[in-house]
Amino acid sequence: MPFHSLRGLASIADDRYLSVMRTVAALLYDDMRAFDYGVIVEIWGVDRSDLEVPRFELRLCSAGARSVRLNPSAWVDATHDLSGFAGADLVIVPGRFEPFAPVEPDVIDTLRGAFASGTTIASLCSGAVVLASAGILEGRRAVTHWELSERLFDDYPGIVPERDMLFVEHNGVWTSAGTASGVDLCIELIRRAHGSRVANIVARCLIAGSHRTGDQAQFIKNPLPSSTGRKSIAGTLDWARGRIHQPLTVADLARHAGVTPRTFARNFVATTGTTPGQWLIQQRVFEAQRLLEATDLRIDQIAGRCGFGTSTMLRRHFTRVVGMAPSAYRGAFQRT
DNA sequence: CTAGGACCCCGCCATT
DNA sequence: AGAATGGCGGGGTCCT
Repeated sequence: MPFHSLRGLASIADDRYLSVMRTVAALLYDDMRAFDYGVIVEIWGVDRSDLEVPRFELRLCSAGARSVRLNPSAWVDATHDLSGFAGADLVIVPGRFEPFAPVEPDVIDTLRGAFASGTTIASLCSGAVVLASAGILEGRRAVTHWELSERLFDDYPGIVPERDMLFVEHNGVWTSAGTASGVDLCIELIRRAHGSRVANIVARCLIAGSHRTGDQAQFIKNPLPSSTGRKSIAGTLDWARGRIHQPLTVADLARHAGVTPRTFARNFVATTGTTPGQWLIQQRVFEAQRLLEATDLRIDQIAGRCGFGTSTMLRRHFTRVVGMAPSAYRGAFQRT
Protein backbone atom coordinates (compact mmCIF):
# COMPACT_ATOMS: atom_id res chain seq x y z
CA MET A 1 0.00 0.00 0.00
CA PRO A 2 1.58 3.27 -1.04
CA PHE A 3 2.19 6.10 1.36
CA HIS A 4 -0.04 9.08 0.95
CA SER A 5 2.07 12.08 0.23
CA LEU A 6 1.34 15.23 2.12
CA ARG A 7 4.13 17.20 0.53
CA GLY A 8 2.87 20.61 -0.40
CA LEU A 9 0.14 20.74 2.18
CA ALA A 10 0.70 23.50 4.65
CA SER A 11 0.45 22.90 8.34
CA ILE A 12 -1.26 25.51 10.48
CA ALA A 13 -0.06 29.01 9.80
CA ASP A 14 3.38 28.09 8.62
CA ASP A 15 5.26 26.92 5.60
CA ARG A 16 6.54 23.92 7.50
CA TYR A 17 5.22 20.74 5.95
CA LEU A 18 4.26 17.55 7.63
CA SER A 19 5.86 15.30 5.13
CA VAL A 20 5.08 11.69 4.45
CA MET A 21 6.37 10.54 7.81
CA ARG A 22 7.73 7.12 7.50
CA THR A 23 11.01 7.62 9.29
CA VAL A 24 10.69 8.47 12.96
CA ALA A 25 13.72 9.27 15.11
CA ALA A 26 13.33 9.04 18.87
CA LEU A 27 15.84 10.50 21.28
CA LEU A 28 17.14 8.02 23.84
CA TYR A 29 18.80 9.43 26.92
CA ASP A 30 19.32 8.36 30.50
CA ASP A 31 16.49 8.68 33.01
CA MET A 32 13.87 8.73 30.28
CA ARG A 33 10.41 7.62 31.21
CA ALA A 34 9.82 3.97 30.50
CA PHE A 35 6.22 4.76 29.66
CA ASP A 36 7.21 7.29 27.01
CA TYR A 37 9.62 4.81 25.52
CA GLY A 38 6.83 2.25 25.48
CA VAL A 39 4.46 4.62 23.70
CA ILE A 40 7.00 5.38 21.00
CA VAL A 41 7.83 1.76 20.40
CA GLU A 42 4.21 0.69 20.49
CA ILE A 43 3.09 3.32 17.99
CA TRP A 44 5.96 3.39 15.51
CA GLY A 45 7.92 0.27 16.29
CA VAL A 46 5.24 -2.36 15.68
CA ASP A 47 4.61 -3.67 12.19
CA ARG A 48 0.91 -3.37 11.43
CA SER A 49 1.21 -3.57 7.66
CA ASP A 50 -1.26 -6.47 7.68
CA LEU A 51 -3.85 -3.92 8.86
CA GLU A 52 -2.90 -1.50 6.08
CA VAL A 53 -0.97 0.70 8.45
CA PRO A 54 2.19 2.03 6.81
CA ARG A 55 5.37 0.51 8.09
CA PHE A 56 7.62 2.99 9.84
CA GLU A 57 11.34 3.04 10.28
CA LEU A 58 11.90 3.77 13.95
CA ARG A 59 15.38 4.96 14.80
CA LEU A 60 16.35 4.87 18.46
CA CYS A 61 19.04 7.50 18.63
CA SER A 62 21.37 8.19 21.53
CA ALA A 63 24.60 10.10 21.83
CA GLY A 64 27.29 7.75 20.63
CA ALA A 65 24.66 5.04 20.08
CA ARG A 66 25.14 4.13 23.74
CA SER A 67 22.63 2.04 25.63
CA VAL A 68 20.58 4.17 27.97
CA ARG A 69 18.99 3.61 31.36
CA LEU A 70 15.24 3.90 31.49
CA ASN A 71 13.40 4.92 34.62
CA PRO A 72 12.02 2.76 36.22
CA SER A 73 14.98 0.53 35.70
CA ALA A 74 15.60 -1.02 32.33
CA TRP A 75 18.33 -0.74 29.75
CA VAL A 76 17.61 -0.07 26.14
CA ASP A 77 19.97 -0.37 23.19
CA ALA A 78 20.13 2.36 20.60
CA THR A 79 19.95 1.59 16.92
CA HIS A 80 21.58 4.82 15.79
CA ASP A 81 23.73 7.59 17.11
CA LEU A 82 22.52 11.17 16.82
CA SER A 83 23.17 11.24 13.09
CA GLY A 84 20.00 9.16 12.88
CA PHE A 85 18.03 12.40 13.19
CA ALA A 86 19.15 13.40 9.72
CA GLY A 87 16.54 12.72 7.12
CA ALA A 88 13.87 11.72 9.64
CA ASP A 89 10.34 12.97 9.06
CA LEU A 90 9.62 13.24 12.76
CA VAL A 91 11.85 13.64 15.78
CA ILE A 92 10.30 12.72 19.08
CA VAL A 93 11.70 13.60 22.50
CA PRO A 94 10.46 11.61 25.50
CA GLY A 95 10.35 12.92 29.04
CA ARG A 96 12.63 12.28 31.98
CA PHE A 97 12.00 12.06 35.69
CA GLU A 98 14.51 14.82 36.30
CA PRO A 99 13.36 17.10 33.52
CA PHE A 100 15.63 20.03 34.30
CA ALA A 101 18.85 18.04 34.50
CA PRO A 102 21.30 19.19 31.84
CA VAL A 103 21.35 17.49 28.47
CA GLU A 104 24.49 16.75 26.50
CA PRO A 105 25.38 19.64 24.16
CA ASP A 106 25.50 17.23 21.22
CA VAL A 107 21.86 16.40 21.76
CA ILE A 108 20.86 20.06 21.84
CA ASP A 109 22.86 20.79 18.70
CA THR A 110 21.34 17.86 16.87
CA LEU A 111 17.84 18.90 17.83
CA ARG A 112 18.50 22.42 16.63
CA GLY A 113 19.82 21.07 13.38
CA ALA A 114 16.80 18.88 12.81
CA PHE A 115 14.50 21.77 13.59
CA ALA A 116 16.37 24.12 11.30
CA SER A 117 16.05 21.66 8.46
CA GLY A 118 12.29 21.65 8.79
CA THR A 119 11.71 18.36 10.58
CA THR A 120 8.53 18.06 12.59
CA ILE A 121 9.42 17.81 16.27
CA ALA A 122 7.32 16.43 19.12
CA SER A 123 7.91 16.07 22.83
CA LEU A 124 6.20 13.90 25.36
CA CYS A 125 5.64 15.07 28.90
CA SER A 126 8.78 16.72 30.31
CA GLY A 127 10.59 16.38 26.99
CA ALA A 128 9.29 19.90 26.42
CA VAL A 129 12.04 21.13 28.72
CA VAL A 130 14.66 19.75 26.36
CA LEU A 131 13.01 21.48 23.42
CA ALA A 132 12.90 24.69 25.41
CA SER A 133 16.58 24.49 26.29
CA ALA A 134 17.32 24.06 22.60
CA GLY A 135 15.38 27.26 21.91
CA ILE A 136 12.84 25.44 19.79
CA LEU A 137 9.84 26.60 21.81
CA GLU A 138 10.73 30.26 21.64
CA GLY A 139 7.65 32.22 20.60
CA ARG A 140 5.58 29.07 20.31
CA ARG A 141 2.61 27.72 22.14
CA ALA A 142 3.58 24.77 24.28
CA VAL A 143 2.20 22.58 27.01
CA THR A 144 3.78 20.23 29.50
CA HIS A 145 2.82 18.23 32.53
CA TRP A 146 0.96 20.43 35.00
CA GLU A 147 3.53 19.77 37.72
CA LEU A 148 6.25 21.30 35.55
CA SER A 149 4.35 24.15 33.96
CA GLU A 150 5.27 26.90 36.39
CA ARG A 151 8.98 26.27 36.31
CA LEU A 152 9.15 25.72 32.57
CA PHE A 153 7.26 28.90 31.75
CA ASP A 154 9.24 30.87 34.34
CA ASP A 155 12.56 29.62 33.06
CA TYR A 156 11.64 30.21 29.41
CA PRO A 157 9.45 33.32 29.26
CA GLY A 158 9.57 33.26 25.46
CA ILE A 159 7.16 30.33 25.41
CA VAL A 160 3.48 31.06 24.93
CA PRO A 161 2.14 29.01 27.84
CA GLU A 162 -0.74 26.60 27.46
CA ARG A 163 -2.01 24.91 30.57
CA ASP A 164 -5.37 23.31 29.92
CA MET A 165 -4.43 21.26 26.87
CA LEU A 166 -3.56 17.62 26.35
CA PHE A 167 -1.26 18.52 23.48
CA VAL A 168 -0.68 21.45 21.16
CA GLU A 169 1.00 22.07 17.83
CA HIS A 170 2.57 25.33 16.77
CA ASN A 171 4.52 25.68 13.56
CA GLY A 172 5.59 22.08 13.34
CA VAL A 173 6.47 21.73 17.01
CA TRP A 174 4.24 19.50 19.12
CA THR A 175 4.21 19.25 22.89
CA SER A 176 2.06 17.07 25.12
CA ALA A 177 1.06 17.25 28.74
CA GLY A 178 2.41 13.95 29.85
CA THR A 179 2.12 10.22 30.11
CA ALA A 180 -1.24 9.20 28.70
CA SER A 181 -1.70 12.34 26.63
CA GLY A 182 1.45 11.32 24.76
CA VAL A 183 -0.63 8.55 23.26
CA ASP A 184 -3.18 11.09 22.10
CA LEU A 185 -0.45 13.22 20.58
CA CYS A 186 1.13 10.30 18.74
CA ILE A 187 -2.21 9.18 17.33
CA GLU A 188 -2.92 12.72 16.21
CA LEU A 189 0.45 12.81 14.44
CA ILE A 190 -0.51 9.67 12.59
CA ARG A 191 -3.89 11.17 11.76
CA ARG A 192 -2.22 14.24 10.26
CA ALA A 193 0.21 12.24 8.21
CA HIS A 194 -1.87 9.23 7.19
CA GLY A 195 -5.52 10.10 7.76
CA SER A 196 -8.07 9.23 10.38
CA ARG A 197 -8.65 5.75 9.04
CA VAL A 198 -5.08 4.70 9.77
CA ALA A 199 -5.09 6.63 13.04
CA ASN A 200 -8.22 4.85 14.15
CA ILE A 201 -6.70 1.47 13.35
CA VAL A 202 -3.65 2.26 15.45
CA ALA A 203 -5.82 3.58 18.26
CA ARG A 204 -7.88 0.43 18.13
CA CYS A 205 -4.74 -1.69 18.37
CA LEU A 206 -3.77 0.24 21.49
CA ILE A 207 -7.32 0.11 22.86
CA ALA A 208 -6.99 3.86 23.18
CA GLY A 209 -9.77 6.33 22.82
CA SER A 210 -9.05 7.60 19.36
CA HIS A 211 -10.98 10.81 19.74
CA ARG A 212 -9.25 12.68 22.53
CA THR A 213 -8.33 15.95 20.93
CA GLY A 214 -5.70 18.35 22.10
CA ASP A 215 -7.92 21.02 23.52
CA GLN A 216 -9.25 18.98 26.38
CA ALA A 217 -8.42 19.91 29.93
CA GLN A 218 -5.73 17.98 31.77
CA PHE A 219 -8.07 17.47 34.69
CA ILE A 220 -11.28 15.58 34.27
CA LYS A 221 -13.02 15.81 37.59
CA ASN A 222 -15.42 12.96 37.06
CA PRO A 223 -14.08 10.61 34.42
CA LEU A 224 -16.87 8.09 34.91
CA PRO A 225 -20.23 8.87 33.36
CA SER A 226 -22.50 10.22 36.01
CA SER A 227 -25.78 8.46 36.32
CA THR A 228 -27.23 10.89 38.80
CA GLY A 229 -29.18 12.73 36.15
CA ARG A 230 -32.27 11.34 34.55
CA LYS A 231 -30.15 10.22 31.65
CA SER A 232 -26.41 9.84 31.61
CA ILE A 233 -24.14 12.16 29.69
CA ALA A 234 -22.84 9.16 27.79
CA GLY A 235 -26.33 8.29 26.67
CA THR A 236 -26.88 11.79 25.39
CA LEU A 237 -23.58 11.68 23.50
CA ASP A 238 -24.60 8.49 21.75
CA TRP A 239 -27.96 10.01 20.96
CA ALA A 240 -26.32 13.11 19.51
CA ARG A 241 -23.76 11.17 17.47
CA GLY A 242 -26.61 9.26 15.90
CA ARG A 243 -28.16 12.46 14.59
CA ILE A 244 -25.07 14.55 14.00
CA HIS A 245 -26.44 15.45 10.55
CA GLN A 246 -29.16 17.54 12.20
CA PRO A 247 -28.61 21.10 13.39
CA LEU A 248 -28.34 20.17 17.06
CA THR A 249 -27.77 22.86 19.64
CA VAL A 250 -26.50 22.62 23.18
CA ALA A 251 -30.04 23.27 24.35
CA ASP A 252 -31.19 20.20 22.42
CA LEU A 253 -28.61 18.06 24.19
CA ALA A 254 -29.64 19.43 27.57
CA ARG A 255 -33.26 18.72 26.81
CA HIS A 256 -32.44 15.14 25.91
CA ALA A 257 -30.46 14.75 29.11
CA GLY A 258 -33.39 16.10 31.08
CA VAL A 259 -31.57 18.95 32.79
CA THR A 260 -31.21 22.67 32.22
CA PRO A 261 -28.51 23.89 29.85
CA ARG A 262 -26.50 25.29 32.73
CA THR A 263 -26.37 22.00 34.61
CA PHE A 264 -25.82 20.04 31.45
CA ALA A 265 -22.84 22.14 30.43
CA ARG A 266 -21.35 21.86 33.90
CA ASN A 267 -21.69 18.09 34.03
CA PHE A 268 -20.51 17.80 30.47
CA VAL A 269 -17.23 19.53 31.19
CA ALA A 270 -16.71 17.50 34.35
CA THR A 271 -17.30 14.27 32.45
CA THR A 272 -15.61 14.83 29.10
CA GLY A 273 -13.16 17.67 29.68
CA THR A 274 -14.56 19.70 26.83
CA THR A 275 -17.60 21.91 26.37
CA PRO A 276 -20.80 20.81 24.62
CA GLY A 277 -20.50 23.26 21.75
CA GLN A 278 -16.89 22.33 21.02
CA TRP A 279 -17.74 18.65 21.27
CA LEU A 280 -20.49 19.07 18.69
CA ILE A 281 -18.13 20.79 16.29
CA GLN A 282 -15.56 18.07 16.83
CA GLN A 283 -18.06 15.32 16.11
CA ARG A 284 -19.17 17.07 12.93
CA VAL A 285 -15.58 17.33 11.78
CA PHE A 286 -15.02 13.63 12.47
CA GLU A 287 -18.03 12.79 10.36
CA ALA A 288 -16.79 15.09 7.60
CA GLN A 289 -13.41 13.34 7.66
CA ARG A 290 -15.09 9.98 7.34
CA LEU A 291 -17.21 11.12 4.40
CA LEU A 292 -14.28 12.78 2.66
CA GLU A 293 -12.30 9.57 2.91
CA ALA A 294 -15.03 7.14 2.00
CA THR A 295 -17.34 8.91 -0.46
CA ASP A 296 -17.35 11.08 -3.56
CA LEU A 297 -19.92 13.50 -2.17
CA ARG A 298 -19.30 17.15 -2.93
CA ILE A 299 -18.14 19.39 -0.12
CA ASP A 300 -21.53 21.07 0.20
CA GLN A 301 -23.27 17.71 0.34
CA ILE A 302 -20.90 16.61 3.08
CA ALA A 303 -21.56 19.83 4.96
CA GLY A 304 -25.23 18.96 5.04
CA ARG A 305 -24.64 15.38 6.12
CA CYS A 306 -22.37 16.21 9.02
CA GLY A 307 -24.57 18.95 10.42
CA PHE A 308 -22.74 22.03 9.18
CA GLY A 309 -25.34 24.19 7.55
CA THR A 310 -23.08 25.45 4.80
CA SER A 311 -19.83 24.48 3.16
CA THR A 312 -18.36 27.70 4.48
CA MET A 313 -18.98 26.54 8.03
CA LEU A 314 -17.55 23.12 7.24
CA ARG A 315 -14.41 24.64 5.76
CA ARG A 316 -13.90 27.00 8.67
CA HIS A 317 -14.17 24.40 11.41
CA PHE A 318 -12.50 21.63 9.48
CA THR A 319 -9.47 23.74 8.73
CA ARG A 320 -9.14 24.87 12.31
CA VAL A 321 -9.45 21.37 13.78
CA VAL A 322 -7.61 19.27 11.21
CA GLY A 323 -5.07 21.78 10.00
CA MET A 324 -5.86 21.52 6.31
CA ALA A 325 -8.78 22.31 4.04
CA PRO A 326 -11.38 19.61 3.33
CA SER A 327 -10.43 19.34 -0.32
CA ALA A 328 -6.77 18.91 0.53
CA TYR A 329 -7.70 16.30 3.09
CA ARG A 330 -9.66 14.36 0.52
CA GLY A 331 -6.82 14.62 -1.97
CA ALA A 332 -4.49 13.06 0.55
CA PHE A 333 -6.66 10.42 2.16
CA GLN A 334 -9.54 9.39 -0.04
CA ARG A 335 -9.73 5.64 -0.57
CA THR A 336 -10.22 4.92 -4.21
C1' DC B 1 -14.62 40.88 4.60
C1' DT B 2 -17.96 43.00 7.68
C1' DA B 3 -22.21 43.44 10.65
C1' DG B 4 -25.30 42.15 13.94
C1' DG B 5 -28.04 38.75 16.00
C1' DA B 6 -27.99 34.05 17.93
C1' DC B 7 -25.73 31.05 20.55
C1' DC B 8 -22.25 29.51 23.84
C1' DC B 9 -19.63 29.69 28.04
C1' DC B 10 -18.55 30.87 32.63
C1' DG B 11 -18.66 33.28 37.09
C1' DC B 12 -21.73 34.36 40.59
C1' DC B 13 -25.44 33.61 43.61
C1' DA B 14 -29.91 31.85 45.20
C1' DT B 15 -32.38 27.63 45.82
C1' DT B 16 -33.05 22.81 46.77
C1' DA C 1 -22.72 22.33 56.46
C1' DG C 2 -21.85 20.60 51.82
C1' DA C 3 -23.31 19.22 47.25
C1' DA C 4 -25.99 19.71 43.23
C1' DT C 5 -28.94 22.53 40.52
C1' DG C 6 -30.78 26.42 37.91
C1' DG C 7 -31.21 31.38 36.74
C1' DC C 8 -28.90 35.48 35.15
C1' DG C 9 -25.65 38.60 32.96
C1' DG C 10 -21.96 39.81 30.01
C1' DG C 11 -18.18 38.80 27.25
C1' DG C 12 -16.87 35.92 23.68
C1' DT C 13 -17.63 32.97 19.63
C1' DC C 14 -20.41 31.37 16.03
C1' DC C 15 -23.37 31.86 12.13
C1' DT C 16 -26.21 34.00 8.58
